[in-house]
Amino acid sequence: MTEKSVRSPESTRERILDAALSVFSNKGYHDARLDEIVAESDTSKGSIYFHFPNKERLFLALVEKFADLVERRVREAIARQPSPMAKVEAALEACLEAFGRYRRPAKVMLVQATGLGTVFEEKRLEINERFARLIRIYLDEAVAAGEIEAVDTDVIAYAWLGSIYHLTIRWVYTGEPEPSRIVKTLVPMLLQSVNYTKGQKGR
Amino acid sequence: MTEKSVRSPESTRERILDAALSVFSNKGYHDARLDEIVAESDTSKGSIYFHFPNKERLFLALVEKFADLVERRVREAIARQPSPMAKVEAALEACLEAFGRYRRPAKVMLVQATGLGTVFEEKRLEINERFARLIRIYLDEAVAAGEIEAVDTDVIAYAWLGSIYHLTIRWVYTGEPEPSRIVKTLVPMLLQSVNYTKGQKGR
DNA sequence: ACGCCTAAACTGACCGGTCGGTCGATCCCG
DNA sequence: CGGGATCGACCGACCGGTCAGTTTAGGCGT
Repeated sequence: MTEKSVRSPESTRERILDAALSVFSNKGYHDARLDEIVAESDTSKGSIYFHFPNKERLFLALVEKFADLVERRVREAIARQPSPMAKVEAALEACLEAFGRYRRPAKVMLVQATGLGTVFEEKRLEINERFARLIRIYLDEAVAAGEIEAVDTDVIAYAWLGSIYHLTIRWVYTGEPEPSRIVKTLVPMLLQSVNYTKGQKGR
Repeated sequence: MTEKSVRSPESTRERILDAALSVFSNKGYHDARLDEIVAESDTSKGSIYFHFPNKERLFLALVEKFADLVERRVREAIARQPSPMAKVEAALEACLEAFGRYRRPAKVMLVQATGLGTVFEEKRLEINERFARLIRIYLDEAVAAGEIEAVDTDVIAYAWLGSIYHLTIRWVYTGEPEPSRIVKTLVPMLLQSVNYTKGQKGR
């Protein structure tokens, strides 16, 4: 029955991360109990502390893992496009798509990781900076290439991220509006905000 | 010497709220110790529990107080304007202005109130809804009046709030960019995002 | 004017449950 | 049989909340 034998350390680590994701996303960092993660992962306190130095790091591992995933998706999407503004558009879509596909990790990264101590806040700022830079680079290129007018691309990039985050958070909690609807309205709106109307103008 | 006598209950309550704002904004909800609020307010544990039923409610009192303040400012700004889009613009400016003026309350409301339990999350959703509705109403009127094209005003309103929140949060932590710079770039950008260019077009 | 009484306001020592983290025992693969 | 991996009973610091008691303000009868 209990097929507990023969479990690689790798799989144990994964099971812990899975359970942690589940518990953290439901309860939030502080209300998440290690004992609950133990139960859900079918491991033990000791095992968790063998693989992670403490609760904080376990949590950060989750955040980092998801941030890396999203960044990878975005970079791939960008690489596929030829022009700066096409890259920007693809980046926005990829980002929203990733958040939409993974509700729980999104919740952990965007919500649960907020309002905890200094350590967490620094990680958040770092991740935001990573994504913002990703967008800003091509926004700047688009300006240089004359695809859009000159603007404060630093502010724009953060504003865009804020829109994406906020709508995603709302969707995570209320289930509304659906990701597809968000993309449909938000992406054109953001492009419009820098006065960019690709090829065909809106109907 | 110690002019501790003659303190109205009102002033005590205020002192507790002041101290709580200071401690919560620096430490976040969970790392904030009641004992620290006691020390900073020069009162006592019992006094806090005389004025507030528990830590949670004390915190929520702060959040509500600030949300009410911002809402009041926004409503006043709106009342001063004649046309729908002028109201929308004024609302955005008033909102940013209020956040910019009160750094600590902004931090508490936008950051520290996040990722706590269900109770807090509901309060957040409620406040967001209040602000979003405030904007959406006049956005809808603007559409009806033909000032802007038809759009998904629900998504737009939340996206705008997200931009404002996110830039404010960043400013709260890094001191950059300055509120004035945010307003200067963000407001025109948001108006542009619904293809609205008031009277004079940008240079 | 004066002491008496009550209630509101306030104090701070103390309690007790909670939960992240520890550690010695145990398992089992190579 | 060595040591990486796992287990889970146990520890004890920590902190929100309690409560018995003290102080203050003012109403009231005489």
